[in-house]
Amino acid sequence: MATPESGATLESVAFAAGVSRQTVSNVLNAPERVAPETRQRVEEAIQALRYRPNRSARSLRTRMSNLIGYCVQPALAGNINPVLDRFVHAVTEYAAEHGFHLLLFTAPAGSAGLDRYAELLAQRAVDGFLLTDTVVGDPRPGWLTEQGVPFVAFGRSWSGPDRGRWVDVDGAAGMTEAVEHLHALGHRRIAFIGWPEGSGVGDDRVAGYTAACLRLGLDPRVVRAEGTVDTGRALAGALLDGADPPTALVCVSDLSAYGALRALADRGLRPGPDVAVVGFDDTPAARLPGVDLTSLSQPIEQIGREVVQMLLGLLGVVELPPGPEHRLLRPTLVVRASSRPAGSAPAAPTEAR
Amino acid sequence: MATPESGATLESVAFAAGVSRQTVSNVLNAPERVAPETRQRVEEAIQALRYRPNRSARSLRTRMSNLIGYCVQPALAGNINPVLDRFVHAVTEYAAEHGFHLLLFTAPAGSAGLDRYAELLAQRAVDGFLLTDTVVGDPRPGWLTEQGVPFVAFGRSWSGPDRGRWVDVDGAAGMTEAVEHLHALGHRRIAFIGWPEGSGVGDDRVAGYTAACLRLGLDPRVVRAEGTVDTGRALAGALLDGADPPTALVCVSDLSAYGALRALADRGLRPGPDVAVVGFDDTPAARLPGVDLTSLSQPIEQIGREVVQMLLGLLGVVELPPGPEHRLLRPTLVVRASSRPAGSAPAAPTEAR
DNA sequence: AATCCGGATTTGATCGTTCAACACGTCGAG
DNA sequence: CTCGACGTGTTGAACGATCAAATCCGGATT
Repeated sequence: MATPESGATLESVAFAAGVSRQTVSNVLNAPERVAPETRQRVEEAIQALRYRPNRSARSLRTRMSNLIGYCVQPALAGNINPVLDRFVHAVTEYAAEHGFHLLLFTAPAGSAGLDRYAELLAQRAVDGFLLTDTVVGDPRPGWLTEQGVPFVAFGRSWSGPDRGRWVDVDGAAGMTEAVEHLHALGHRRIAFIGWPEGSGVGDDRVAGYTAACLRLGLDPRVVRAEGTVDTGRALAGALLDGADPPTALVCVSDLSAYGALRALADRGLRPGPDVAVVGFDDTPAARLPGVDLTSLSQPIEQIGREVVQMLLGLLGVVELPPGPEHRLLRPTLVVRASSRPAGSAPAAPTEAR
Repeated sequence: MATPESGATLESVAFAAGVSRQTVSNVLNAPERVAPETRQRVEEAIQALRYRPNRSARSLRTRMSNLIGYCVQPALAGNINPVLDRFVHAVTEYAAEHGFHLLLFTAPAGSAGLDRYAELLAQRAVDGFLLTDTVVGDPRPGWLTEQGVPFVAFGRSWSGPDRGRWVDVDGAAGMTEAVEHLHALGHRRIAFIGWPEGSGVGDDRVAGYTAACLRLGLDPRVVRAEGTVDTGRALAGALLDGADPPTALVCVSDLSAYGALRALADRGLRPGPDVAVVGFDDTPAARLPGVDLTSLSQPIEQIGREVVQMLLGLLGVVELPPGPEHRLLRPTLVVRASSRPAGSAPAAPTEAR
């Protein structure tokens, strides 16, 4: 059996079904306009010839490529990659349900990268963009809005006028939950290991921490440095060695938290029973035995769905969800040994891998 | 200043330059056919109008979409993700140099997923495919070859006739290097923690270990289980508690190695000085302080380049590299504390992040 | 009986590009 | 002097789909 003519066209299907081009086209795009009987005949011909509309031809005519541009960042050395990985998968899946696909490209950070976006638009290669890793002073939301280009961001626009639609994780709420969790366990001296001021994400998270402390009558105590394991280790070490050492450490990211865990180990302290540690992102390493880090997990799949829905709404493919232009989703706290008192839940139920 | 007419076409450029469509087209696709003077005039018009050829129209005519299909797997819970992340980035970058882009899609594993590939082909949405995570009995290479579809795999075809082109990491060579490294450090009882027989990747790696042992006059000793942290911990524990315990453990993956590290910690043994541990993949967690795992790092960027080059060669876009149909690249051993004797290189030079 | 209506289907034009063939002038060889 | 080759540039036709308007036809209206 030969490959069933890899080149079926509207015309060939039409001929096989004894109708005209347009009728076949209607069967696919506006079935209600075709009489049931003819429709069936056409559908059989489509099956028989394994016909699928040619995407280039359709795009040329309709001026829609059914492709969504997505910029893959120069991998930040194992930072938030796992999160983005799941995000991309979720987005790809939801987009496919509506006949859309992701088109990947790379671009330098900042306004130097805007040409790449412009290039794809000029070529009409994409219908819109999905942004991730929006940062303070990110030129993309403003520029895309000016150009009238449909886009949705995973991550709010952190500065300037709040432009375009976005979905984001409520880091502040997550950190508040972390503090409340620790407070409920009896901790009263809870410190925060953060990033330098000026990063939108970091400032949001520290704000949640501070607010929770104030509400619970605790003294907020924030130290900051670049978010590497080594700095986390140093900051935590300084806190633990200083006067009035904290009994719990809330960290702006898992990476900082790994550093904090290391600082505990350096001093013979047990994470959990002696000093509690909480991270953010729930990276794969967090669940490793021997690490067992309590962390805030982002609802990535849901974000993926919402982002796709918004973008397809802007493109007129689905009905634009009536809600607000922005969506803030709460992360969920995954409690592991690093924030459990001694003896509680000794052998955690085996987590999936 | 308004948006410079977002809709420049060949025709409008031709009018501006006082030539015909085809001449403009030639300036772009076959400049040598155009007289230098006219060429310059046309190029100026192109600049002025910010003209970029419409991709759909070009695709329709040339029957090339300039898109490469790439299937994103349902994230395997933090397994080899970081590796694939870097791979995708590298591929995207190299492909872009030739005007190609990656188109993402999802598909169920096994032959159930072949429809998704077929669908994209029927729509002429992609010119070829890039495969990753090829497994034993993978139907894709055979099917694509039968259909005459251009593709290149990252990962050899592990069973059946060896079809199509691929680039892969020489796991056996890597494991051999690991054994030699440990042997040079004085280790004589080196055990291997592997996966169950039947996985191509796992069998390849154990083969390299076994060969090296035999060549060095060591007794190969292989234990196997599913490659999770917990099983790694259990297997390593059994070895360490058994008769004639090994002084070094070579692990089929970082995940198993993390389990092995945990088993050492359970028994108060120090990784490195007491028992050496080596993993595979150099996952981000390997470099965390407190983990510091010696591991084999895959040359992902190079694989990305080679894979793209081969595929574009098959598509006739670049000259097909004259070499063999397959390329095996050696991983490099990254030595960290888990395989260093006591006191050597006390404070490792700060690794990047 | 002539008219109108509306659902079902068809026809021509078009999206923007490249391919194939052809027109034009010049130049060198026979 | 004629012919063919060559360098340069043009024109018509296609690629395969959708849009917009035209056509067809049976049945209800007047």
